[in-house]
Amino acid sequence: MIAIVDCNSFYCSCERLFRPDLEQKPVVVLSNNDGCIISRSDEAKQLGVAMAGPYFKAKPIIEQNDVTVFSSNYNLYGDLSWRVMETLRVMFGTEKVEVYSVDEAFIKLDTTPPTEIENLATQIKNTVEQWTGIKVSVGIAATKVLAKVANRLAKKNKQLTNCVAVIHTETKRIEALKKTNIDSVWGIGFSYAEKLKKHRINTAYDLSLKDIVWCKKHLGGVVGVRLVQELKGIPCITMHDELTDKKMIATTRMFGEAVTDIESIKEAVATYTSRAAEKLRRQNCSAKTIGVFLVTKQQNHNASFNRGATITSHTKLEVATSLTHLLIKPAIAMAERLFQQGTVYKKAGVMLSNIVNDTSVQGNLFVDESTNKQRFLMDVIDNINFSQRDDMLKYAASGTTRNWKMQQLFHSPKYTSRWNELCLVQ
DNA sequence: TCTGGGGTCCTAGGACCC
DNA sequence: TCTGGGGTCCTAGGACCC
Repeated sequence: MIAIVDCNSFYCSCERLFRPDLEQKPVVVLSNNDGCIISRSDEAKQLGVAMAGPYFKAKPIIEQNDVTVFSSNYNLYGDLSWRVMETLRVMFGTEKVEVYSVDEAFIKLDTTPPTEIENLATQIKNTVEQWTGIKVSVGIAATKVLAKVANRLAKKNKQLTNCVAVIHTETKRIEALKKTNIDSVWGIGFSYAEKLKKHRINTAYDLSLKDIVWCKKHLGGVVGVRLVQELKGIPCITMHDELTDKKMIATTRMFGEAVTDIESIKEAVATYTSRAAEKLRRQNCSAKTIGVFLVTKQQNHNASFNRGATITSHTKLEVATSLTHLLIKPAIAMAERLFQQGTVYKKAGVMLSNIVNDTSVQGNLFVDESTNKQRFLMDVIDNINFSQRDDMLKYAASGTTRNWKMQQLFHSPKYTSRWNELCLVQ
């Protein structure tokens, strides 16, 4: 059996942890730049605040109902996420836990006797809540996809389920699948849902009756086959190794306000490159390819949801590296190539790919090897920035004015990761 | 006026190899 | 005039996730 543990309204729960006065009150958390709503407490959901909808559209409801609004505080969420995951690792052992996202983890339960499963689910929920203060829902079933189905049903009716649901019999499986709309199935997004509805497949149960050949043809080949097998109760999606390195690392941001000058673009690109290189070094890797993209601001506003054009460029390095200055140079050159005078930009990003572990970087016959020693300098910079303050040490190319910096009007303190922002008890 | 950020996997098709 | 069979690697693009 496989369990999925999923934190309830995770970002909102994190904010509430240090603001107990907001318990039972409507709370929302906004995306970077205070653009969209990315987390809602149950109370906010009940008021009809839409998920992933733009903040400005929900503003009337928010103001009328005195909803508390937060900008996203990733230092806080990252730290609390670590505590939740660590609790699970202590309970089950590191090798049984697969962290799937900031607020979700799968747990392999191959040694638990079937009669104990239900109790175990409750025990997971209670322990995480007691140790971290974060409420979670637990779904358990024979496959990952079915565990997700169970988890969704557990969350949907919290009073009845106590945030715990187990699918352990054939009857339960069928019942659960019949209650699950096709667009709520893990792995079915907007396009597939539309397609399936045209074929009169409206619930997870309908889909589970389809045969393999059909799924291969209509749901993206092997991906669709795996999904349907899992719905039938046959495990196909394996547990992943925890320690795999990222294959792509990106840092991308909307600008606080539209940008028209090359200097700001270059500063932003240099800053994002530094961030991305930091992430790269944290997993002890180097990248051989660096890409830069700029997104223009859409000028005609007739569409209800408009994205500007994206222009991209990438550079292959002679030798894979994680040294910030070696990455900034080509990044800025690309930014200069992409930039067009007179165009209005709203977003930029840097992507590192072709990532290899530092232990297996392939040398280049024609390139001096000595640059590798500068890795030590990077470690010093990372340590200072991590322990003191972000960007205490930075490259001049990153600039000092930062007019393009994103907007965050409702940021809460970094309660758990900065000494001078600790929660004070009066 | 105002709509996020960071990832994964898979497929098809072209270039190239012996 | 006649022109095989079996591969690999890379890239772009499409789908999905939270």
